[in-house]
Amino acid sequence: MVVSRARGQHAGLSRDAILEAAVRLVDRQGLAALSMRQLGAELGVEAMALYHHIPNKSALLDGMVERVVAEASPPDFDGSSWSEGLRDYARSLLRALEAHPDLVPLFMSRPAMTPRNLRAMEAMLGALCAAGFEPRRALDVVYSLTGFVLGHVAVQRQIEEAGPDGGADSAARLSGVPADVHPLLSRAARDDRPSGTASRFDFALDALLAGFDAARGV
Amino acid sequence: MVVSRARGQHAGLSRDAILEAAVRLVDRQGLAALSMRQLGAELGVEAMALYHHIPNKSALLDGMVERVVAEASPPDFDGSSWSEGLRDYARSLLRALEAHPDLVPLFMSRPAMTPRNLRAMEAMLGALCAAGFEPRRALDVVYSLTGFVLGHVAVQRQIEEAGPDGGADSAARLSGVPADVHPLLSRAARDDRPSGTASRFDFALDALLAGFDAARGV
DNA sequence: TTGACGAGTTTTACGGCGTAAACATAGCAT
DNA sequence: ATGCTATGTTTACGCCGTAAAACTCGTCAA
Repeated sequence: MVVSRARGQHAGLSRDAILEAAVRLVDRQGLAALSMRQLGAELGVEAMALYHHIPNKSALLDGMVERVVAEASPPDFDGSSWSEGLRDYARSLLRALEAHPDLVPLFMSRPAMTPRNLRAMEAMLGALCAAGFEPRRALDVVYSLTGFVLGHVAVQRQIEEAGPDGGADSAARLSGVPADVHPLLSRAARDDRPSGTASRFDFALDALLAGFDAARGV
Repeated sequence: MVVSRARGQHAGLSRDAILEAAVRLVDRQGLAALSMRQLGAELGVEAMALYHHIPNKSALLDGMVERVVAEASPPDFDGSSWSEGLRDYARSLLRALEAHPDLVPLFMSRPAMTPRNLRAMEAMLGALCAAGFEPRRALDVVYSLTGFVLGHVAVQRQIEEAGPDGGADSAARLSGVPADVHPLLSRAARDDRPSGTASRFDFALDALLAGFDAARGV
């Protein structure tokens, strides 16, 4: 028994409310804390009640991915070049992923091919083809850009794992590498401190887009 | 009782043999099939026997990641430019990851900061600094390159999910998008067929490296 | 008014999971 | 011979996803 509600009383569940609660739960407690029972508790309901709105846990995870991806604003090429449009979209996707870091592992195995996303891809392909890319190359650009953003957040998550303070034995924290055996690594890690992730992302994103520009068939 | 071995008989387990069996099991049956009990069965042993060689399942997964990453050959800059060395390393890492596609999700959350890997990073930083990058920028390049490879395999895995044949309802397969609503997408997906992943990877990798080259402080 | 029905919820149950704790045996050091 | 340690098995616990069934409503036809 969860609260005072009797056996058949409606609890106002819906697919959307469930997905929202699930994302909230993971943001707060991490991916490992997401179980049907915990999620039910978050909503004041028994676990099995969720199955009337969502077929199984895998579909739940898919829905969460879709929900977070939808937070990114679609690319907009009005009054901007293809590269500016792509850059804005990449930044927007990055922000959406960074807002829910514990969900990132899901993105590696769950494509979010929503109608909305297909429209976004179509728009990017349009701008790219208009700029001189062959359709095949344009698709390469779009896929590569997505992968680039995904990879960046994954790596960044690993670097920041266990926070800047906690876990001195954390393998990913470079601060601990001995300067005598890895001088450049330790120096670069020290210099890296102030600017952090945003600067690296923009730097590499600009490089990638510039590279694409150079490869484009005029 | 697993076989005919009596209660205290040694079974020749070792951390390394366990990791190898685990990778083999996942390659054959997928990540979901990896449980301590199944892994024990693969080795002719009860699940709890593994805990004398590995502290817990999380450490097992870490070990598997390290093992697969170690399959990539370290960067070699002898007689080649920094960009050629980085390209070779990226390709080698890509091959290692593609050899164990079901392990890819693990790489998104588990850094593999082995001594071997730190040496590889130090070598890359050396080559980059010698080429005119500031240490901080050099680290950006190394991290971004790693993320790029990771992101590429993740996206590629999603595209190929459920194979080229099975799962016509698979959301990630672009072949099914209606040509009238997404003409460019459907055309690009058709053209994409022959060349596939390798061509896209090399195309985008070259773009990224060219972009880095242009950003380098002479 | 009533009675059947379907949607939404809880209850119960099952097999599998990671792993703590206790126990057993083999081989080695003394 | 004696005990110690390393390595295995057994048992047990609480959690997991979810199938099946029981319950309780609101709705709507007769």
